[in-house]
Amino acid sequence: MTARPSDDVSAAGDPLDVPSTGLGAARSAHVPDATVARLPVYLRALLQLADAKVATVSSEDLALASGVNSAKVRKDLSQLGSYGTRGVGYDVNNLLHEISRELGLTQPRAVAIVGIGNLGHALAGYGGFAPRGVRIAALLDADAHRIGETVNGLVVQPVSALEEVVAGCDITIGVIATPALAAQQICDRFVGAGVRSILNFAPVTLTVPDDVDVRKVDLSVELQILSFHDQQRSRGRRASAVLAVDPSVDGSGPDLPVELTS
Amino acid sequence: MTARPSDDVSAAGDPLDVPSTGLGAARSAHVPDATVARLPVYLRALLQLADAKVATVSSEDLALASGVNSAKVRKDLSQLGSYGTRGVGYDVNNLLHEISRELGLTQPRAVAIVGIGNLGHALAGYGGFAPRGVRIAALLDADAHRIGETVNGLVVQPVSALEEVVAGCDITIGVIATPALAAQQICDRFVGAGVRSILNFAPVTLTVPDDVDVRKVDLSVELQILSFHDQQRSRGRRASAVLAVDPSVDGSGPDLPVELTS
DNA sequence: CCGATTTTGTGAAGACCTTCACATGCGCGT
DNA sequence: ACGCGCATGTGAAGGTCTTCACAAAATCGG
Repeated sequence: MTARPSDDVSAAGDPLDVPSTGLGAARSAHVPDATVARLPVYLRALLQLADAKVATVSSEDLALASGVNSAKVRKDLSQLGSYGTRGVGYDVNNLLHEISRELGLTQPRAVAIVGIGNLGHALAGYGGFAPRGVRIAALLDADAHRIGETVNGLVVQPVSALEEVVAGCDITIGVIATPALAAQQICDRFVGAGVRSILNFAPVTLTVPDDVDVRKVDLSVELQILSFHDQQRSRGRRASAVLAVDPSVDGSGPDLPVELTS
Repeated sequence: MTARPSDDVSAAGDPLDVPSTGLGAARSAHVPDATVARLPVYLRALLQLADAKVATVSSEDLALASGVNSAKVRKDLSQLGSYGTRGVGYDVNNLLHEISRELGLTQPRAVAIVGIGNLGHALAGYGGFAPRGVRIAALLDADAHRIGETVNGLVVQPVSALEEVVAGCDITIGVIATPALAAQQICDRFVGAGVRSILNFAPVTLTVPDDVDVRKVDLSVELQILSFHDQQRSRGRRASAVLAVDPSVDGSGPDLPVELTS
C-alpha cells in the first residue's frame, strides 16, 4: 500500500509501555507502529550487508536498500535508542542485534500453520523464515489425505491435535491458510489454546478478543489496490501494472491458492 | 495494527486529478490512500451481503463485517461521492457498482503471474479473483519442467515469452512470485513491456521508474511484526500469537513457499 | 591541535488519517 | 399530512506519521 500502507494494518494494538524488566537495555517507551512495520525491512537489508562483509552503513545507503528515505531511517533507528556514530554510520552487526531484539526475535518464535494446501506448502517451504527468528514448528490440516505427508521436514498433523500442538511446541504465532469457511473456527481454537498473534490468509474478517492481534494478508485486496492506481494513470492512455509478491521461499515455485480442507 | 500502516503502503502514488472523461459520474478529485486500501474490504463484505439477498446495509453493519468502525465507513464512502439514504443506509447493489467502478474493476484487469512454484500455484488457483474484477490471464515460469503444465485451466508458458504475452493478453498487472534472485530481472522486463503495476512476493526491494506502482507482500515481515506485538504483551507472562493468511482460493490447500525457477 | 567534512539525531512544520459530535434528511406510522 | 426516530454526511478536533533543516559529534588530514 502504498504503504502502507499500508497498509495495511488491520487489527487493534495496545500501546502498553513496558518498564525494562531486568536484562533489557534502557529503551524508549513506545515505538510507533509505522516504525515497527519497517524494522523487518531494515533487518533484511542488514542481513544482506552482513553477508557481503560490510561493517558499517549510512542511513542513506540503508534507505536505498530498503526503499525508503534516509530521514525515515534515522528517525526509526533513533526510536529504538540505537546508536549510530556521527560522521560514520551504523555498525551493521550491532544494528542487526538491536533490531532483532526489538522485534523479539532473539529467540525464535514457534509458528503453527493450519491448512497445508498450495499456500500452506509455500509457507512451510519458505526458506526466509529461519534466519529471521521465526521457526515453523508445526503443520496441521483437516484433510485425511494430507495428514502424515512430510513437508520440508515436518509431518502434517490432524487439526484435531491443534490444542496439544500449541501447548507442546510452545506455539506463539498461528497462521491460518485454510479456506474461508474454516478460518473463524480455527481462529477460535487458536485463541482458546492461548495463541495471541494470528496471521490470516483467509478472505474473511476474523472476530477475536481485544487482546489478540490479527494481521491479514489478502491477495485480491492487493490486486484491487493496484487496479485503482492503474486506472488513475490510464485515464485516456493505456496503462499496465506489475505486482510482486514476496516468495522468498527457497526451492519451489509460487503457489498461492489457499484452500482449506476442513 | 497498526495499519498499516501501514503498513503497509509501500510504493509511490501520483495523486493526479482526473477530469471526468465522458461516462464517469462527477466524482471527488482525490480519494485518500487509506480509503482506497479499505474499499476492497467493503467490496468483499458487500458481495457476501448481496449473496444473502440483503438489499440495504447501514454503515454500522458494514463496519462490523469489515472490521473497522462506522465513522470510517461513512467517511470513506462519502469520499467516493456515493450516496446512502439517511435513516435507511446504503443500497447494496448500488454500492457494489460504485466501488467496483472506483477501483477500476468494471472490466476485469488481466494479470500475469511469473513463477509457478507453490505460491504461484496458490495464486493461480485462487478462486477469489474472478468475482472481483481481476482475471489471471497468463502463467509464466523459467523451469522447463513446469512449462506446458496446466494449472486451473491455464497452460504455463516460458518466461521468454513474457513480452509477447503482455502485449497479446493486454496484461495490466504483473505478479512476481519468483525466487528473490530473479525478481528484479522479471520486474525490469515487465516494465519494459509496458506494465505499470506490479505485485511483488519476492523478498527484495525492487527498483522501478517513478511511474510504476509496486506493492509488496512479504510473509516474514508480517510474522516479525506479530512477533513484536507478541513480545510487548509477554513481558513477564507467556504469550502467543495467531496469524491468518488469506487463502480464499478454492480447492487446494495452502502452499506458500515461493520458489523461482529461472 | 584545529578545521574541514561527513553523517547522525532531533525539534518543528506540515501532511495525512482518525475520531468525535451533530446537523441534515429521509422514511414510516398514525 | 405530520412529526418521530434513525442513519447519513461532514466540520472540527486530535493523533500519528513524514519531511525538512540544522546543530551536535566524530573522523581525518595537515
